[in-house]
Parts: sequence; structure tokens; C-alpha cells
Amino acid sequence: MFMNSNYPAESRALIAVDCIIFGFDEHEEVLKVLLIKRDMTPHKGDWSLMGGFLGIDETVDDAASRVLHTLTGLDNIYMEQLHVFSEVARDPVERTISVAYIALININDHDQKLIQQYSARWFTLEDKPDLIFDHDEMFNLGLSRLQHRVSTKPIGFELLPEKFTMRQLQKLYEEILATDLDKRNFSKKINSLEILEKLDEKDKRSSRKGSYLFKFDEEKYKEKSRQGFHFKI
Amino acid sequence: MFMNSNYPAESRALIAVDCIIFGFDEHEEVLKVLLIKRDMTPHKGDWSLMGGFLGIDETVDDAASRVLHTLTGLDNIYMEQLHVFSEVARDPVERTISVAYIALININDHDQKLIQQYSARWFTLEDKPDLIFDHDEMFNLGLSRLQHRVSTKPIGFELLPEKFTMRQLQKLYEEILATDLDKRNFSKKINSLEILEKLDEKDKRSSRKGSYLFKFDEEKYKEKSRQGFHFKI
DNA sequence: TCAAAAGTGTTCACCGTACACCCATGG
DNA sequence: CCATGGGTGTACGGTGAACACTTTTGA
Repeated sequence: MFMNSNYPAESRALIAVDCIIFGFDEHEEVLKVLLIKRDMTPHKGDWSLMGGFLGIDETVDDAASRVLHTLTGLDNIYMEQLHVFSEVARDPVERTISVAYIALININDHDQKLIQQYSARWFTLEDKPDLIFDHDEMFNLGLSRLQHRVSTKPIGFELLPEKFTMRQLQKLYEEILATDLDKRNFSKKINSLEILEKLDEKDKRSSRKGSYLFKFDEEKYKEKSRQGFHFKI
Repeated sequence: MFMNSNYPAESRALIAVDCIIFGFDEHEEVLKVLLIKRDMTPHKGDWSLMGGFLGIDETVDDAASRVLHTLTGLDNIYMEQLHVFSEVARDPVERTISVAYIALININDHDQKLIQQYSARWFTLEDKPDLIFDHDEMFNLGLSRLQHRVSTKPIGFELLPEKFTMRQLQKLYEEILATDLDKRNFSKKINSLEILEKLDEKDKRSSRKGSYLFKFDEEKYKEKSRQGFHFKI
């Protein structure tokens, strides 16, 4: 550090990242959030978002990726910077500013052992307990962002397995947007976007007839985006 | 500080805010950005966004407000957190992470003396010089955000005087969105929103006939928003 | 009376939405 | 053969986009 620079010494503060991790439970067909039970004071034993401190050689994105990897064992998780939280007394121990992230993962993909190790648990939005510090505020903002993002970018697929049925996709949107959708209009809309590949394979678990499986075709989406296409649901 | 807390010492870094200040020049009918000539090394004499460091008793919003007040003499400026920039080497002097803001001001309102004192200048987007550090990246992201925001929130009025003509409003949108708009469709759309008050007064400077002045009716907008109305242009 | 900007209405294509019946299959 | 979920088409109203002429008035 250059302590004799004309940069002020009093501006240094701890920098943290906190992640709002969303997952979709295919079985229960509900949106869930992954929370951890805090193992340090203050608020030991209370629920909080998964977080961590910024390392000296990391960007905040790096730090968020690391935090996500630590808890889930996964890499290349979809995530997005949400907002900086910086109330002076938000962390009672020491002045800390936190950069909140939202992250989307496939709920069946991650490492169960790590989750246990961190005393983490998936909560439906209804069962979500109150969180420490300003984490509830982060969560609420994160949910709004997710609702907005999912209507304008094809990120919903991050929450589903690679192959999914039209019904699963619709339920996902209904859960996130907290509305009911008409299945005829929904599949018409989705198909008109031309960014899904309809497979020959069927998922026979849900009905006798079986329902076709689809895959998100990222290449097709990118190509269409280059040509001015905008995803919109 | 509690240095014997289990919070890591290495995470402390300088925290800055940088403001992308937009203004609309009514006379030239162009969008401009306010830049300052840097008076300290490194890059002394080069152009940059107006910035400052986070004070120990401030939120980042407070810091951005302070920075904006310092340069313009104005309070209650519309501003919005944009993004955190945290590349490890983004500031060559010392590890600094910066929270970028966009701000909208009426270009005729602010304090000319302060602008001179800081060697600040308004630039059209065409004339904008290259900026120091990662400020160009901030600027580009800020412009995208402005383009998006102005279509979904009634913030364009922040850039105009209290009373404005339909033509000024249209030119403002054309400038920000970098498109041409049809004046019949534009005024139809705006009027259908029912958030402007048409005054009896006319602005006679622009033509012999004179054009009606309008005011943004914030109360009406808030009332409609409460009832589920969404601004959209 | 003319130049210059202001103001205004109609048509058409497309999209979003509402709505109900037949299909395929395993038990 | 029947119960269960899967899959599909049509009609209508509303919105966005294209487009041109008349009005006002100061010089």
C-alpha cells in the first residue's frame, strides 16, 4: 500500500459479498432460497445469506463465485450483481459494506455434503425465516430483480435440468412471477421465440401419455440476439 | 474497530464513488455528460468522472450525494446506483473499489463557478474524450442504464426545466434513445399516460405560433403507480 | 402573404388474451 | 375402457407504427 498517497486513510472498510441463491424444486414445483445457519457471533444460530469477504486479489465477482463454489461445489453458476448495501451500522461488529448477488442453480446439482457442512437449508419463500442484518432487504430486492430478469432474459433455464418439459417451464415462471399462466398461450409464446429445441424424447414420469422434453438452445439464442432479437415473456 | 474479531484484516480496501452526470442541453438539443479534469497523479490533466471516497459515517448513496453537491451546488439530484467496479488493478495507486452512479441534472441549474473550480466541462457524447481507469466502461454501462430507465420510469423530466414543451420532451427521448420518433405518435403516447399537466402558457421562443408548456405531475404519477400503472415509452 | 413550427386523426398489422376440446397411454 | 395429464387453434380487442394536412402568427 502507498500510505503516503493523497488517498484518505479513513475510507478503508471491510468489503463483503452476500449471495441470494435461488433454486427450483421440480418435485414440489416451488421456488426456494438457500440459507445458512450462522456459526459466529453476533446472531450465532440465526439464518443468513451465504457470504464472504473480498480477498485482496479478487474482484467482487470472483469473491461471489468463490462463495458460491464453497457452498455448492459448483462452478459457472449464473449470478448477477444486485446492489451495494452500506448502512453505517448494518454490521454491528465493524463497518462493512456488502455487495449482494443473486445466483440461480439447479437444486439437484449441488453437493449435499457441503450444504450440511455449512448447516445450510433450502426454504420455500413462504417458510423463509427472518434473516440477520439487512439480509431480508437484500432478499426482497433480489426477488424483484429475479422477477424482472426472468421476463427479459432466458435465465429461467438455469434453474431447470438440461432437459425439461413445457409444464415444468411454465410452473417455474408461474412460481417466480407469482401468477397463473394459460398453458396454450404459454407454449405458443415460448415456441414463437424459437430458442428451444424440442427433443424426440418424452418424460413419462408425469403422465401416461408422456410429455416432450425440451432443451434451451443457447447458440440459437445468441445468434438471434445478435440480429436484434429481444427475449420477452 | 474490533481488530480481534474473526473478520479478516486483508479485506479492507478503499471505497470510492464515481458519478456519471447526464444533462440535456436545451439549446443544442443534445445529451451531455459532465467530466472533470483530474488534478492529481496518476493521469493528471486527463478527463474522468467526478468521484470521491466513502466517508466513515456515510452510506455510498450519501457519498454520491455529497460528491454531486460538491460539483454542482445542487441537492436532491436524481441518482441511482449503477454497478461496482473492482478489478484488482483498476486504480494503479492502491486497491480501490468503486461504486458507480448515474445522475441526472438540469444543465442550466447548477453552479457555474463550482464547475470552473473543478475544471469540469460538459461534453456531447460525440466529443467525449477517453477517460481514465475504467471510467469509459462505467460511462457505457451508465448510458445503457439511462436508455433503459428512461423508457420505464418518468425520469426524463429530471433533465428538463419544470415547464417544457412537447417538442423538448420528444427531442430528449430521441437523443437518449438515439432514434427518431414520430411526433404524432409521441404526443399521443405521452398524453395517454395522463401524467403531464398542460399549462395555459405558451413558449413563444421556438416559433411564431408558440407551443404549449407542460409540467410533470408527480402526484398524479404516484397515484397511478399505486393503482398498478406502469410507465412505458 | 408567406415561412416556420405546432398540432392533430385514421388505418392497418400484429400481439396478447380469453377460451375448450381431443389425444395418447397405462392400468 | 377410463382416468389423467398432454397438446393444440380461433376469435377479438387493444396497442404500436405508418403516414399528411391544417393552423397560427410574426415579419
